[in-house]
Amino acid sequence: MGMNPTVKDIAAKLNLSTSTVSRALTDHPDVKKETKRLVLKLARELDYQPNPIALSLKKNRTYILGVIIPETSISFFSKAISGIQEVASKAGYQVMICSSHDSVDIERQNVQTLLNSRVDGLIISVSRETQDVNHLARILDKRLPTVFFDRICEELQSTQVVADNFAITFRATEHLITTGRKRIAYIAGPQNLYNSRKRLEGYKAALQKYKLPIDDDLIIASHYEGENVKTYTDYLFNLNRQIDAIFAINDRTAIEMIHLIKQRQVKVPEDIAVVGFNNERFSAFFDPPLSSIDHPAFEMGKTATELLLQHIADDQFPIQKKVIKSDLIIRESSFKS
Amino acid sequence: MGMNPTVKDIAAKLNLSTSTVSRALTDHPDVKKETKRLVLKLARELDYQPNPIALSLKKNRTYILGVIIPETSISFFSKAISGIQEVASKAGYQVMICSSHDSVDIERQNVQTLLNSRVDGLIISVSRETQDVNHLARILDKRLPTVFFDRICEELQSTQVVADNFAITFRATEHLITTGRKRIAYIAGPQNLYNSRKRLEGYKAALQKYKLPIDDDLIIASHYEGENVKTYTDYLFNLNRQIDAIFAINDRTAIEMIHLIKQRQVKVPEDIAVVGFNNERFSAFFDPPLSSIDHPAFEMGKTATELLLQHIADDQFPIQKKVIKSDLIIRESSFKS
DNA sequence: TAAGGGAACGATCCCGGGATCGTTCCCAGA
DNA sequence: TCTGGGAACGATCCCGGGATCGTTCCCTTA
Repeated sequence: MGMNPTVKDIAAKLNLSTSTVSRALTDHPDVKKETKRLVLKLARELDYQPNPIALSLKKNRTYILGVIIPETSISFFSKAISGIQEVASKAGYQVMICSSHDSVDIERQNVQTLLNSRVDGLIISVSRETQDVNHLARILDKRLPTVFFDRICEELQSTQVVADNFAITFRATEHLITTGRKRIAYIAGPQNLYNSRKRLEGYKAALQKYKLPIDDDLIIASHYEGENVKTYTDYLFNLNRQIDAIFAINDRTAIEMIHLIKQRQVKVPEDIAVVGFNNERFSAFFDPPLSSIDHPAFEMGKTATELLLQHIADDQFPIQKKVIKSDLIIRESSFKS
Repeated sequence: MGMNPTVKDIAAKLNLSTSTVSRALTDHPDVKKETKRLVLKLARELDYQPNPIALSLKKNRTYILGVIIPETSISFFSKAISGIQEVASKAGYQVMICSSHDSVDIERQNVQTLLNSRVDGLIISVSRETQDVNHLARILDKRLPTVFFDRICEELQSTQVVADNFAITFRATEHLITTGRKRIAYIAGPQNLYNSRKRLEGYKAALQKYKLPIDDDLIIASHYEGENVKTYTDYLFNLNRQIDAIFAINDRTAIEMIHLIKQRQVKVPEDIAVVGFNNERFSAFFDPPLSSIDHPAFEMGKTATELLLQHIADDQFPIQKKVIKSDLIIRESSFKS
């Protein structure tokens, strides 16, 4: 059978006590060299591996990090997961991932599940629905090391890793304005999300800097899914406001919009400039190549994990708020030289 | 502090023994109703949760499934992970994911890590480099329930979940042929992968059925990354073979190729029809909309997990080989009515 | 020669639960 | 009055390791 060998097995075969075997395996000085040799040899033969569960029970540490995100298959989060895993595995930690599917109820369950699993720390990006944060406050009450990233809760006193949402949206809007655009539609994300709020603020601030009016009709409170992209597009055209640019909350929306715009015989970027968000890999090959904001998903995952590990290693590690810089990538969809 | 309460804590506060508390919590008949009430009440107040590590140690089960895949951020695998997690969490299992980054060495480490973690079962999609399968055979030797999916090892006697690679590639090639294409280039994946082999066979079989020559010059043994897409494209054009169709191993390659083809003032689909693989969400909005094969990632993850759970529940559960049907989605990049 | 001391090992306990013993105590029946 | 039996609970052991005790020896030194 595939039973894993234990110190007891080794001890029995060598007529030793488990204590001696255990000491030999940890290279304790109280064991004769010859005995150590015998033990190590047999351990190798049996492919002995100490049972991590027994160690967890004893040390009250699992070497598992919990991760709660809205959806594993969203590209931003899957990249963040890569970053998390890279740092975690190098430090000898495993990662346990739960998706909330953007539901607070499931998020609550996830919290419970991971607390039960006795993870050593948590990395969280909250669901779109999350308003009440009691279940998250409970984690902090338990003093479980926790880092929020990307979709954070401003009201919680905890370490956070965010992108420079305001600055980058400001910059992208400024890019559109300085290349001659005046009526820039903005497809916003849900406004209960920190990210979406900051980004919208950046957009508005840029308009104000250049003394352009803020027209609420041009701001669409989208949801991330994009099922309604056609509705938004129709709405914007029916406004008859001579829109000359669109800033969309993500590349998928931007690309679907360009598709719909082209169907109306309107040209991108000549008539309407388009900027997306996330810089998906395919965006560079779109027609026209899509200008987009490179959201540093992998980097954020890495940073969040590094901070979490420091929290785990040191109780007194101070709460931090790290900002990871995004990058504006200008392609032909917004500017043709 | 955030210490988790134990039966011992409850027992102390109620002047009971841990045995009685334990029995009360598991609703054992040997406990007075009143005592049960007191215990359950206090357990609720303290937010008591049985320590899963202690249970794991005792029952020799972790309720964790291990997953080894090449890369979490590849869309196919991230969707598969969604499917795995959905089935697993419904059955009360957690999932532990390791990426091999398409390296055998890391894959070997992953196997070791997950075996050490004492997972209850494994779901594996092998790395691109995997030729020697000793590390995988070891798992089967240990009789650890294991399911391979998508990228399987034919030589291993184990349950497998695969797509109908041969059939769907045959069908897509047939689609190109029956719409008038005669010189169809094929961008293949690495031929040590089961998938890539089967797909290439499907392509060749379709050509044979319609008595078209199999021209090895038109078959490119690509790697998945796509950094060399430009090289491939240049190569195909320099062949001067009047290629009229391209079947690419994935949508990203297909889209980049279309981009490069259009730069040469060649029209898609009029001059060259293009079909991709994976049906990424953005592919429908590309210009022209990309024909692609819908690879059932989520479904495969689900099925693999269901089979794994059955293996875990029943030692004698017979080895199975399940085929999940793909779908050919015809859009304008391959056929314009 | 007896005491001291270190080398090398065994025995025990702990982590947190469940399972299986064993122990009270009370009450019914002979 | 003695016994049997069940109700209700406590004590112990186990899972697999590490840590801390305790125990042999044997050898050195006063």
